[in-house]
Amino acid sequence: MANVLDLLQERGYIEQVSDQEALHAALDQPLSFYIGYDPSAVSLHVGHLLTIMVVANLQRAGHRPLILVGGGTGMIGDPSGRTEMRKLLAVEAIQTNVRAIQQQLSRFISFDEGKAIVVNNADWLLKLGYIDFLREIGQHFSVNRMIAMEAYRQRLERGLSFIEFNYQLLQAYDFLHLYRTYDCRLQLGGNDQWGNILAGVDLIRRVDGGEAFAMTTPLLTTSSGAKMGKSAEGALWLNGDMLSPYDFYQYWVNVEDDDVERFLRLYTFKPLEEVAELTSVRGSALNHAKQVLAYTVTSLVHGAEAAEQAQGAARALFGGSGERAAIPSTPLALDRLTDGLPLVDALVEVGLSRSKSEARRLVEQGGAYVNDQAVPSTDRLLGTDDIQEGEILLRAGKKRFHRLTVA
RNA sequence: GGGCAGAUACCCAAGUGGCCAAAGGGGGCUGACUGUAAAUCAGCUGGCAGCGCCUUCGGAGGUUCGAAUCCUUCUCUGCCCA
Repeated sequence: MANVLDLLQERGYIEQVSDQEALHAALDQPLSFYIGYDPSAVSLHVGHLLTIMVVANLQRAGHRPLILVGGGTGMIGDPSGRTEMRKLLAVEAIQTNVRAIQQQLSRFISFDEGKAIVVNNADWLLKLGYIDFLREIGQHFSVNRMIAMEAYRQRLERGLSFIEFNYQLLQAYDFLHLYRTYDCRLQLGGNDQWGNILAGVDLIRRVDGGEAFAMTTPLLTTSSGAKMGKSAEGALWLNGDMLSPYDFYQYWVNVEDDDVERFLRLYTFKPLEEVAELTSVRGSALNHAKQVLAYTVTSLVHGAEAAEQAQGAARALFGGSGERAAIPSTPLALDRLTDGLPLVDALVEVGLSRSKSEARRLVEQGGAYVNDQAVPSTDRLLGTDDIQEGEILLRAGKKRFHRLTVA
């Protein structure tokens, strides 16, 4: 049977690994590994998806994930890859987020029978004594070495507070703690975590003489250079209440041509032969591959039923036939239409525009449509005449849709 | 603790008494072209009861007919010295 490490490398998940051969050998036996997720939001987003896929692949290969939610470190903020200091979070907010994140991950990872464990570093970090910590851990860190690191160098120019500078020690300590209590031998993270992860590997060797490994995933950008996981509406949340499955699906359909193959490899479990097959075509024929990508990822994140609906909705809007049920919708009371509801207000209400000014601009620039009819004037009122089969279809620009369902 | 330099709209960054809702760039939005792609070109990009009004240039006061611009003070940040 093939080693997972080979599989991960083949699919493009791996940026760096600390000791290729030794890790390869270690992965022949089941081992425990960990990855940290920052609980600063209630939902994970597309940017997290890459490591989630790696975790899922590792678990499928028989290894045990320890999901560390940074209830303790979240109170500090990792300076890696940031130019500004981060906001400090309230304790209760972190608690709610931690629960929500575990819930989300359970779609990808099985938590049954201890096959994966969620740990919260607040449990051990909060009770650390400062002096003890300095004596046991602090003595192993060289400030000279730390400030030479790329991650800190950038911040040294802009300013770095002491609390942030400690982040690496805490993360290294997490690794040591998990190594001791769960025999955790591998830490996974985005490539911006490389330095922090290695610090843990080092610490384990120095303090306990143990062997541990680091593995990082590439920091993805789209082929035109934009950061992954941003859209017009902001972050691409995995939570269906924060971003509808339809919009999520649309994100993947709208991926650039040059990204389709890579994304199929990274964000689905499809065999590589099938990926190659799907992406062997050029030009508009690639749209099929994009649909497969969108359907598959949506199905992973939101379930097959939601993916089905999202696809149906997309086809209804862009292809002609299909079920439009999954197009985001807002209920509207009938009596609001009898006197005429300003279109501009409706656009804002359903979230197609952020303010009335923006809505007006949209209309003025010819980008607003009611039931696929371009709207000529900002004075346009929605009335009962606009109802078609119980709803009014609003559209902003070429591809943002919203239904008003009249009740 | 002392000295110096800063804090401008989503981000970077100009502006140093009225011509400033504030240059330029990035990002974003819309349109044209397309394949629900990219690239390219054009327009838009504080809010609202629109041809006018309101809020914005770190916070609070003040000077002035008038302040992002001057003064006082506070907060925060960077640099240098201790």
